[in-house]
Amino acid sequence: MAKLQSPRGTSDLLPEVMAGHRHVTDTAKTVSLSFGFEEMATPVFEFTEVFARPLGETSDVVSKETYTFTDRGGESLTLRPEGTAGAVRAMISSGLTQTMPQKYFYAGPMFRYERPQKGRMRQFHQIGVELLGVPSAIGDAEVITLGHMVLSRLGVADHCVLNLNTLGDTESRQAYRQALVEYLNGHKDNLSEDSQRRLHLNPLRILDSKDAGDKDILVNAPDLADYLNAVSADHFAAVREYLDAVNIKYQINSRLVRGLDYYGHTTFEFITDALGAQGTVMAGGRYDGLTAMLGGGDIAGVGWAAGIERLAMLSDIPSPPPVDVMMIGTSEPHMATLFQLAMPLREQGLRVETGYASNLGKQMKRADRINAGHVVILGDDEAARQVAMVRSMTDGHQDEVAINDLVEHMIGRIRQRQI
RNA sequence: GCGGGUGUAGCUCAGUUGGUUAGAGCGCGGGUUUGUGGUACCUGAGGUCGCCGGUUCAAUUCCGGUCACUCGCCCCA
Repeated sequence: MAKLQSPRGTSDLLPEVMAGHRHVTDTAKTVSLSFGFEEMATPVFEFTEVFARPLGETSDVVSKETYTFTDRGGESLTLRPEGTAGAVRAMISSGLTQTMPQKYFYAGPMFRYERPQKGRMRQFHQIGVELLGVPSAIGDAEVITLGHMVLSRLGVADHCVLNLNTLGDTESRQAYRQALVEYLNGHKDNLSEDSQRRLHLNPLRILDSKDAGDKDILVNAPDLADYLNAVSADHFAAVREYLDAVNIKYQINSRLVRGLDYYGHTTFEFITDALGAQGTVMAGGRYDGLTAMLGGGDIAGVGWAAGIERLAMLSDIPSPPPVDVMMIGTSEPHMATLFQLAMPLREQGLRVETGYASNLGKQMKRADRINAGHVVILGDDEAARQVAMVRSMTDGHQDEVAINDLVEHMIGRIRQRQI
């Protein structure tokens, strides 16, 4: 059927789905705040260079996944494919590079043009944190610890494994890169087509190839750990000590490379096996060169981002608060009376639903469907005696209550039930 | 961008080895109960059988294309 539908890879966040998203962002925000990270937001689009340079022109994200367009003024703009570059740009734009450290939490939509799959959308949502201006290992550790706490509050930490690696500093990485290319060139003809291409563009990416033939070749490939200089090795050791100190388990994965060019030193991913091919639930690392790339000077950074859709699929979503009272009037004037009486109840924090029509049976049915705890009925009989009928939907008991006392009566009744 | 699977009512799915009125359960409307929900019974509405084309006397069914969804690859949260 030729239905009117949302564009491919996008989806509506109807209340039930939205509740999951809210749960994820709310708990992440709360945890972030407890670490001193405060919420911020950047525009969903930026000048194209903001992403093109730091992420790497050859990265897949930039070369084939961005939504880029020219606006009416002739500027090339890009819908953000991730949050870090924009957050760093915002810090630079606002002159905050003089005030270190900066600690940000953000949540919002991201856009990547790719084939949708389970846990992978063209418009998807991420939460993330960025810690700027802290070059030492305690920064890496804090950010990872924060991420771990978010996952554990969401009840997904037990289903995830923290993979940890270091890419070393620029010097170490270049030395390793050279050794790796040298080794792989010797096996060039046996590499997969994709990896042969990557050999020129980004050889490190070959390390996490899923091709069986590539994997065989990689068994004897040089190990990055052997090429770390003293600074890089010390940094990584310190990160691990911090994590050990707070008892966070991890697994060293020397093949964990990450797709974006701006990473150096620590990289990590929390991975689950519960989401098919999209196992990465939260990923990040250190990006000390990024701020300089955007023209903001030499400022260190570490952070992570996590997919809200993926997290929501893995966590138990608490059900919304129940409806406390539904107000049913059997005619316009009675509905008007209840309309007024509902206000002080809501001001007391009760959740009060309106019966929008006068057919009592139908309204009762709706009260049942939305799981209302009580129903207040005002009809001609009651109105004539200045009372209203208060019915408990759980046990079916109903009492007449004077209209003048109704507000106080309902508040008392529901408060009592809540204790 | 590449490969596999799927597409029948609001939802979950049967079905027609090509044939006249296409079904079920749930949900929805009305009623038994003209001021009382959750149970039960009765009853009703709702379908271009994704779209376009081909084969055929006849296509929802066969064939081709296309679109969408879905799973995987690439890549990534």
